[in-house]
Amino acid sequence: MTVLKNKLRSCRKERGDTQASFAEELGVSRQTINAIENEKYNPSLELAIKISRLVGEPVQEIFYLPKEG
Amino acid sequence: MTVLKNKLRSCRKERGDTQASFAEELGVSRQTINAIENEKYNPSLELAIKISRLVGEPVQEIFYLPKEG
DNA sequence: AAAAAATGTAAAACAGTCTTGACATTTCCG
DNA sequence: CGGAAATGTCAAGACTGTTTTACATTTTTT
Repeated sequence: MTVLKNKLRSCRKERGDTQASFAEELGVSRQTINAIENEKYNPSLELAIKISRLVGEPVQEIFYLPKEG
Repeated sequence: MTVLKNKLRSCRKERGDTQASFAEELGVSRQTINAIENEKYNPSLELAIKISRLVGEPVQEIFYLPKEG
């Protein structure tokens, strides 16, 4: 397993969301958003796609393998 | 949990791969590819991104929520 | 400086992802 | 037809993702 890099925190802040409000829009817990922002683990594919849709960026631009840019 | 729809089988066949050869290129087991093609469960985000990179299509075009096209 | 809001963190429980090994069925081709 | 290759499927086990509850720390606001 590899924990992916992500730019979730900046995507969320651009929306003016807190972790709690962002989590609520996605239907997940605040702790889940916190853990993903801090790269404790990867989201499920389903959650990643919901995040992508919410912030309007392709999945691969939000989450990427450490070796890639 | 929602099992996503996907067009993995056609993506794989376009490459002329068998489930076994496709799995090997991705570093996972043949059973994993079989289960995903048959929508038994979703791949991890990491695997979805590797698949996307291998077949050259964005994640969201390979895997999508049932309600979406 | 004090109160309130936001973020970090941890444990337990449960659901989901992936592996290996094994065997059955289907498809492809001499 | 007969054999080989490809696909389907199952079970057990290891590890990953998410929830809830609870509390500590940091940041923002008054």
